[in-house]
Amino acid sequence: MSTAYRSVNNVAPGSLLAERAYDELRAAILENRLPPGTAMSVPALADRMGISRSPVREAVQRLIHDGLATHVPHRGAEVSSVDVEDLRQLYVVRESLEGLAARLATERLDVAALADLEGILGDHALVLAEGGDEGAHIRQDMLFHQAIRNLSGNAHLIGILDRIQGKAHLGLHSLWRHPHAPRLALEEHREIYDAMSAGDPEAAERAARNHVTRLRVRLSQSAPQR
Amino acid sequence: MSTAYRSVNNVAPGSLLAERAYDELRAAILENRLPPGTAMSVPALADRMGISRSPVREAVQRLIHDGLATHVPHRGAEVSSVDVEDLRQLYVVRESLEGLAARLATERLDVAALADLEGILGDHALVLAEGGDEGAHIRQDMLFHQAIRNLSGNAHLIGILDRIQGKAHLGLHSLWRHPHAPRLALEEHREIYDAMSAGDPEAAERAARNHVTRLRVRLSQSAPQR
DNA sequence: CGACCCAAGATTGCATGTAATCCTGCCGAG
DNA sequence: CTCGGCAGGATTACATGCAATCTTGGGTCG
Repeated sequence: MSTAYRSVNNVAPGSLLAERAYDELRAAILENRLPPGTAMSVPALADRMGISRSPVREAVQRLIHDGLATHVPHRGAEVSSVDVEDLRQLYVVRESLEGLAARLATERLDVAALADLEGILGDHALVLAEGGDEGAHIRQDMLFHQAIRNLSGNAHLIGILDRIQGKAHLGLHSLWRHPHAPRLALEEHREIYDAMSAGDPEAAERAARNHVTRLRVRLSQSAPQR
Repeated sequence: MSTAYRSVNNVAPGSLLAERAYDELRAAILENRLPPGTAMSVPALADRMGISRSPVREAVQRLIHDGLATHVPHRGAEVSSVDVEDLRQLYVVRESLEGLAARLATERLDVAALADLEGILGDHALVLAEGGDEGAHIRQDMLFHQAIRNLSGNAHLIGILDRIQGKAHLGLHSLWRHPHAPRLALEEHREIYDAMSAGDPEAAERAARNHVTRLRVRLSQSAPQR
């Protein structure tokens, strides 16, 4: 298969096979289509995706960097398994940063932003009422936190929280089994929102921290006792 | 230059040209041998280092990920320029995380760890007394913070702070010009140490946060008014 | 029956080729 | 003198080749 098969000009500037491969794999992992432990051979993936190993290699390296994949020497990469202790530590960091994000966001909040948050909470309530599946709940949870950190106006914070949430996500699929988790999450999100809409940065920070703390506690409860 | 020049077996298992290239470039950037703005052409670097473009490309990508380099489309990568506002935001995040690290470290401190910290402070004092150059001061500062976060026992926190400190470092060379900075840093490190050795996690967290806050303030003062 | 060893297979890190794309300096037109 | 455009040069992202290394599934010897 020579490189010539790529015809004259069909490559959009933003094509970027590596990026596409990364997005595809990341989505597959986060949606649990590739459960933890799944082997990800670069040659095999390249073959399956019809591209060469270079972009796939790059994508896998990024996944490894994100903590979503693990490099096993001479056996290819595999989707990271979620270690309860690891996840707990992740939540400790997340607690600080979500609190920070909520505070910063509150300090620079405007009407439009508040409306957006309200919309997200509304959707979340809908999903909850309709009894959506677990994936839908987790997605709503993600959206809310994502919205807040994006309002923080701090690019570094956003980047770090993005990665943290990705990794945390991976754990939720296999660990988060608290029966009332979705309902509690929505309630706690409301608390954060209320503090934000009241324009109280300190309260928002506390609410966000408490939320993550409770997530962590529920996590430990539902997790095997190691 | 065929690949055959690489003789029978001289490649240590941890050779990893990409890693070596990364370390080399990172060190060069952090020591300001490659000042912000310096162009880093992958082909040129590969040539200069006598290796192929693949490992260099990988190294540069990692640097970009670390925020130490910036990708300029079709012009190669270049060493990141430090934007005052960017650095300020970085310090906002760092404030939370250094505080967290100090608290966690204090909670699991032992005698040996305390002794290590004391040693680092002693070295710092020596360097200060001998009037070392700026690079030496910055290095001492780094070592102290590095030691604390390594004592936190939280791998995620350590990784994040590592990257943050790298980026912050880059800024110090061109922005940190407060005349008493080295002396103040040592004093504030002592405050953190004292709180830690007193076994007071809350105080340690406060001290660490205050330290970073003051760093940030000094930064804004010494920085051009945008 | 268990330890050992070997051949087949797979993965890895690196080298290198290449088409497409973009930046630059330069030159002629207006 | 300024603007538009063109040739030359450089950079990218991707494809592919390849030797070294490690894993594995057997098969064999004690």
